[in-house]
Amino acid sequence: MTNGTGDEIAETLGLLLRRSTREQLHAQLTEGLGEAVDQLTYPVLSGLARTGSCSAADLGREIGLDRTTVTRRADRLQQAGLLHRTPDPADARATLLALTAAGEETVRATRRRLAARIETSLSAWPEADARDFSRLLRRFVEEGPFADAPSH
Amino acid sequence: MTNGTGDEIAETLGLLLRRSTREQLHAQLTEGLGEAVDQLTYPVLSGLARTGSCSAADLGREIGLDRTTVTRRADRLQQAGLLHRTPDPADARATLLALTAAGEETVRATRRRLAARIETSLSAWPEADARDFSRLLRRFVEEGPFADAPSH
DNA sequence: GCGAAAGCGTGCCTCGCGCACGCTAATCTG
DNA sequence: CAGATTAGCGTGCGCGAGGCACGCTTTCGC
Repeated sequence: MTNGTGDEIAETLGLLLRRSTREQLHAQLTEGLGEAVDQLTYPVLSGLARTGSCSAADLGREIGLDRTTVTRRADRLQQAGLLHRTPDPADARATLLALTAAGEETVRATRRRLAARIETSLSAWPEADARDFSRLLRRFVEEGPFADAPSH
Repeated sequence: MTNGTGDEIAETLGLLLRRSTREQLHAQLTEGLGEAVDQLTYPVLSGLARTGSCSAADLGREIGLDRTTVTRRADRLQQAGLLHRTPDPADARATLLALTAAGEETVRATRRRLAARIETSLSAWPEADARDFSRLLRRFVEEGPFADAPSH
């Protein structure tokens, strides 16, 4: 293994993290999508899009938040019409959270904006490089040091 | 340009972001380095390592925090002996923040742990892939959609 | 020189978060 | 089948972090 590759990637990842968590970026990606969508509520929206209809507790486990925090954020999204609650038909205690059509469209629009932005930047790259990067990044995330099940 | 590359990278980046901001990861990387180093104070420590000795206002601009927030976090780090304040010899109003030897060692130790973790994961990769990934990731961060000066 | 501006630290207010509580419903047990 | 335990939900409450405004000192422009 080449010494220094880990250092280089660590430094670059740090830079990426700093850049991508900028408030300005989030504001651009969600501009015009309503007051309710911000850095706090979007993870709930996005997580729910990923998991599909589920309980607040499950969603909290998925995105690493306390159950009550999810409830409060979901309140805001529900009020904005992006999310709705339905009693779980299989369990009368449980309440299922699910996106409304407007909520799904919000998530789609945001992801579309991000993808377009990435695609624009990559248009200057040789196509082979873009494909390689996509493939290697995917592998890094799936199997790499941040994978769900630590390999060691 | 291949359609879908932007989508794929966007999704993978989202996954990476979720994984890498997990509290558990940060706890592992800073374990045993003292109570004062946490998710709040580390950006100050790390930012100061990058910029070198500078004022609280400058550091705030660098890492995207309010001046007063930097001051408060710096207080904790100073109390732990990781950072010290010196009056700016060139400007009697200003106070320069700088890492102590212990502070620099803390940053080094953390980065070393992250680099080692990455290197371990990459040891299973063909060396050419690892080098390609490092290079492409660097280019993506430097010139990509999150670069400092937007290209469009 | 003198007013405007910059830099710093601190008091106050606001807001988000997690814990604890009370409630309802499902599940377990004898 | 009835009582007890557990799981799920929403909400009141205390705590901690962040931003604004203020007062102070020093520097800069005219």
